[in-house]
Amino acid sequence: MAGGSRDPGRSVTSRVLAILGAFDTGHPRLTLTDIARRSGLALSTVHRLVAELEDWQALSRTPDGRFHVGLRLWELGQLAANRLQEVAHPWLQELFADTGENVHLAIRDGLEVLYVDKVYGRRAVPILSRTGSRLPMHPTGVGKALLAAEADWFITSYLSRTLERPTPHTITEPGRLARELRRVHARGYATTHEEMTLGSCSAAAPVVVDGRAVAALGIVVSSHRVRELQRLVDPLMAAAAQISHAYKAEIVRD
Amino acid sequence: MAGGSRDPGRSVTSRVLAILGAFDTGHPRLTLTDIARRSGLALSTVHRLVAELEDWQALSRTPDGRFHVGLRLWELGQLAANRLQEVAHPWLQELFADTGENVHLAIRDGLEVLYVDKVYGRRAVPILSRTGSRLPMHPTGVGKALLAAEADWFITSYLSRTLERPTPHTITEPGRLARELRRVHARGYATTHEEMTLGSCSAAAPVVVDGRAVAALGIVVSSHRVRELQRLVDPLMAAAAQISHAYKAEIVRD
DNA sequence: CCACTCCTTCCATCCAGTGGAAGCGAAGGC
DNA sequence: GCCTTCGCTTCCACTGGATGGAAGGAGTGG
Repeated sequence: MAGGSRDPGRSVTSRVLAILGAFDTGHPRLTLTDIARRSGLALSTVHRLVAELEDWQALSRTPDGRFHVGLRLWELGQLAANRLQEVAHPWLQELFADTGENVHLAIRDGLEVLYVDKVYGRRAVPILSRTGSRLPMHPTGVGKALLAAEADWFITSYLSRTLERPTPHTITEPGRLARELRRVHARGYATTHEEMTLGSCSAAAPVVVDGRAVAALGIVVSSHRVRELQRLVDPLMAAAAQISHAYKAEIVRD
Repeated sequence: MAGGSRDPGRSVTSRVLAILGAFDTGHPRLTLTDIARRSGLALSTVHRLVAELEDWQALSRTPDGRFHVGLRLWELGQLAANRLQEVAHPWLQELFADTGENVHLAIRDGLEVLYVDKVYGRRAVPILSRTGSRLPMHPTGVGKALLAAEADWFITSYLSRTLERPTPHTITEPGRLARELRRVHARGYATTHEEMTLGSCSAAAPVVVDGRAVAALGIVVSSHRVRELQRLVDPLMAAAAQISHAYKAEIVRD
């Protein structure tokens, strides 16, 4: 009577991936029961699969018994072919050296921006975005820069949803946001003023290759220094242009 | 007659991991057949599992059809709990800003060093080590710094193997290497002179927490500037000490 | 035209994976 | 001290999903 009743239509691989998928930026450390809940699998199944993943150091456990992504998975992730990041990094570094501000690189993934690289020092403003984290597009500089470069149908579809509103300054009204995006597209860069985080404002420029924005380069400063933001736009756009150039050269070589 | 004869003693999870394990720093892009060969699985099995992994973007394919680690796996890897790297990074950045040289952070994993972070600019010497890559311990600065801090039995065991010899300058003779390690331990830092790569030399200092070297901080310069290396030792050791301090504080907070 | 490599699909066989249930140990309320 | 709750671990009868050999394409080179 016991056991044996599988959930049909799910392969073992999908179960493993469901377990891994239970981890995200907001939930980096989970108990066994958490994983079972978030993955929709039976506790005993999770227990066994997790043990195998732990053997391989795909997952590890904290002293208090919770699980987190392990060293081996990190190592594997480093093999991901991100030519873009490799090519762009030196210019991020240079832009940081020239300005001393937080600099980051993001791509669009679905309806969100995914931060792929970041350069920051000890004195820069602490910001939320880590590499590997996601944020919605409309409240972030890099997001607006990327969104503004998309086709009309994409923008329309993006705006038709209910947009999150992380701060009172976030622009969520479709008409106003659409105008803002047209302006961003015309100027070639985007700015934000406390639209994602109170106390921070930013500027961002798209990295355009063959007419398509493959990434965006962003810079963040604390909001009481908004004035200085304008001064950063030129070096920012110059760096973005350099990255475009270098990346294009890299693609043909491949 | 056909099919059905499984290889017993291997779980599906282990097959998935065998596929992922086929990718490493030396083989970041593989054909389906390569993966089958390297994982020891049947081609048809690999074909199906890889398709599932690709659906999830754990793997992706290049235009020419070869596979590489995908975006989702990279993203997942970023969740790995590397407090050490987070805490240390600002000091790497600062050390780089002060010196303009390649700076990196490595930990010991088994008998190898694993590079976990790196800061470099556009003008620094190109070096092999990427984050996520491994190198043997005895020819690298960070490796010697970490090895010298290990217990005697560990060092003896390390030296008892046949040691790789990437360049003619690599020290592989056990007696000489043992003496070198004692000197490194006494001085508190290691140096190398073209022992891993011709044309590069380095200095490295361990990050010691509670008497254990949890990581090593290294700096690499081109070998025609060996003279300047000595000048870099003080800031290097100061940074390593700062990291130790910050990391210790971080651990107790947890 | 044949030989070779790599990829894809098909399918008969069967055992590894599944999840419910019960047992454990620790923490907390009363 | 007793009882409840919560999370983890182990056990096990049952079965349908996973497996790898074989055959068929597709592309390349001699």
